[in-house]
Amino acid sequence: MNIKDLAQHLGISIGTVSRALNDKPDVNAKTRERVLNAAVELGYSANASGRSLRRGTTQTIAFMLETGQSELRSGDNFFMRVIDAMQAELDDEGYDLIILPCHSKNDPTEFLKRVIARGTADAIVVTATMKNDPRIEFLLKSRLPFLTLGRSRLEDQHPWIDLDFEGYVDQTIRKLVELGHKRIAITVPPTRSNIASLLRETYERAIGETGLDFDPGLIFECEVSESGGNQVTHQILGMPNRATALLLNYELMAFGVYSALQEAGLSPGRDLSVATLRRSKLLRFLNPPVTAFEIDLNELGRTIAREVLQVLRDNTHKTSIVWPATMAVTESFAPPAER
Amino acid sequence: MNIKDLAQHLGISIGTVSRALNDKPDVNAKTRERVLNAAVELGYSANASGRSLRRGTTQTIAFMLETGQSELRSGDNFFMRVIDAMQAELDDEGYDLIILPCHSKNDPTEFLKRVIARGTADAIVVTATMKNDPRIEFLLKSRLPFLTLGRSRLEDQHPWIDLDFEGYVDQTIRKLVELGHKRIAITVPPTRSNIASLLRETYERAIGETGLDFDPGLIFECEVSESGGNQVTHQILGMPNRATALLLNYELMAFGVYSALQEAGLSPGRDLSVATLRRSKLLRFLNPPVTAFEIDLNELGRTIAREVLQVLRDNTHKTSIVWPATMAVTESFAPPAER
DNA sequence: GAAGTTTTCGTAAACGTTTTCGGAATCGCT
DNA sequence: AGCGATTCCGAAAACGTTTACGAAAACTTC
Repeated sequence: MNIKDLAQHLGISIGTVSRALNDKPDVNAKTRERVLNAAVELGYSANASGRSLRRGTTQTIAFMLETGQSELRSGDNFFMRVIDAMQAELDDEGYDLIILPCHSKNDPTEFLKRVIARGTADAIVVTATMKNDPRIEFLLKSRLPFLTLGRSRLEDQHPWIDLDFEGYVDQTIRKLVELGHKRIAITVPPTRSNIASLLRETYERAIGETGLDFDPGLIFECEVSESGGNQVTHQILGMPNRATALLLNYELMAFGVYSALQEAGLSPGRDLSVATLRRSKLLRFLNPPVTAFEIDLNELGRTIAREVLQVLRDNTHKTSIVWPATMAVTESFAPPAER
Repeated sequence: MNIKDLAQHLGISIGTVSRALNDKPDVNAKTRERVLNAAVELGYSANASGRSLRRGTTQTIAFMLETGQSELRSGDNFFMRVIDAMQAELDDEGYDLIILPCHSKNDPTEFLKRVIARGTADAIVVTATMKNDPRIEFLLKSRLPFLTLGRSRLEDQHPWIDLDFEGYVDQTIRKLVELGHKRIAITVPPTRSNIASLLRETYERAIGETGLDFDPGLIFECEVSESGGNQVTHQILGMPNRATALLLNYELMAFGVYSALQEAGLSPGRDLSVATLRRSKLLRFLNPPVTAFEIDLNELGRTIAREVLQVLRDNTHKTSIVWPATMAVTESFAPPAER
């Protein structure tokens, strides 16, 4: 089913058919209707390759997903929800969204280079940004419009949206200090991710602002997983002057923390105050519920979509959005225990 | 960076460049090397539209994901893991994998029709099949190679891979009967999904084979979610002659079941034996651990990839694979309590 | 009814590839 | 040196679209 077939079937030229389908002005209303009807009847839809070859545009936005790492964030389907909303928004604007999964064994930068060179998409969204991210450097050199979900060393040179990690750290620490905590621990990912350095810096600053002593021994590099949370908790429990509160950066870590506390006959809140990003359904199974920050993933996805289209239309468009997260304090926060 | 630019830069014709890059025989070894080097140096990669327009093939496999429904199966990232493995395998064969998320608000069949007509991919994998699935009927009419992850009414007419729901139901029921259970309940999704009818039929058959009475009142249509599990448990606890065992069809439902039991002062295993598909990391947080079936998602993904390529090469290739799941019995299985 | 204006449509080029075909250059052999 | 076989490469067509251009047809206006 070509445009040629369609034209032949209608007894008109392919040029007219194309114009009719693309809402060009110079085509008779009658013929336009005939064409449109025939198209749906015969199930014609313009071949993507032909169209984008001629147009120089694919009407497609790519979302690069590193499937190895993505497990980290996906306890309650962080990405799925964002993607779902993105697709809805892009669809309204006549764009398609395609997800490009990059397996852990592949070099993400090479993967990206190929995508760019082949012109698979008109714009691209990359995630899991690192402080020094070769993908971003390459994207900046290429002329392809892009948006990152996460900041980087070059954040002032490219459009980005990122979660409000500062707000998370600031608010929790302030709240914990109010409750009387003096030794507050935090976990950071061991990777070179931008999140890691952001958390470190914000933590040190926030601790300083509240007048507490900054103790680097309270920063725990650990695996971003449930077992990582478990290990950190064991470390904390073994400390001589142990921390009375703990900030996590991934929801499922809380499960590990809780189980470690239970094993030791301790309980969250009373013996260790716990907070985490991101509030999700799964956290309901923790008792007591953990203090967590809610993120509107649906609106985040739609915003990403809108912003990437902005960048597409004006490649100089710089967007820097810190996506809000709202705190919900629960019984996992309590004054520190007397020792 | 065209092939024309590249050819000009090398001082040779574009035909030769193309042949060199595509490993055609009639090109001098020296020039081939020059071309290859220049290509990586200048970062050239053939434009996807141009290539597929000429070749009539996109070197791309599409995976259609209904993001509304996908929440169901994604407690521990069912799809993410499968996709990850698929991508790895397809990459080895020189194919790209793209995920096409179809938002709940879109009509999946229309979505699919457009994908097919536009020729976005050489083959497609569809999931969440229904007993009567208009997508499958359409795919059969179109000539596009496809594979379904899930069976359907037309399962003998199309290649498919599906989980071993029969094995799950058979084995658990047999085991429960061994333990002395006489009233075994099962949950089925309320949708028109193929899984629902498959579970019903297998359940009735398996109950009959073990010599128990078949009681349709023990089949519970319920939401495939944690709260669905919760509700079903409440229903069961309210029954006059209540069930002593319960088969779930989605891992997270177990959380709802456990919490409902706890509220009632009952405990899994002793008061209600519980089994579920699919064993995942999250289930570790249940105490006692729930009897669950392990599925090798990595190998499943690779198999899907291999099979879809088979279908691609020979569109008459019929594959019908029941993907195994292996039972791991835990303390959530116990003889029925005396009443 | 002629001239001018507007509407409508067909023709053909272009997008970036791959691939067929034929021709030139090189080689091997006597 | 001459001839046939082989190796290598350039020219050009084709894939399915969109769109600039110009021509035909229809409509105005006097």
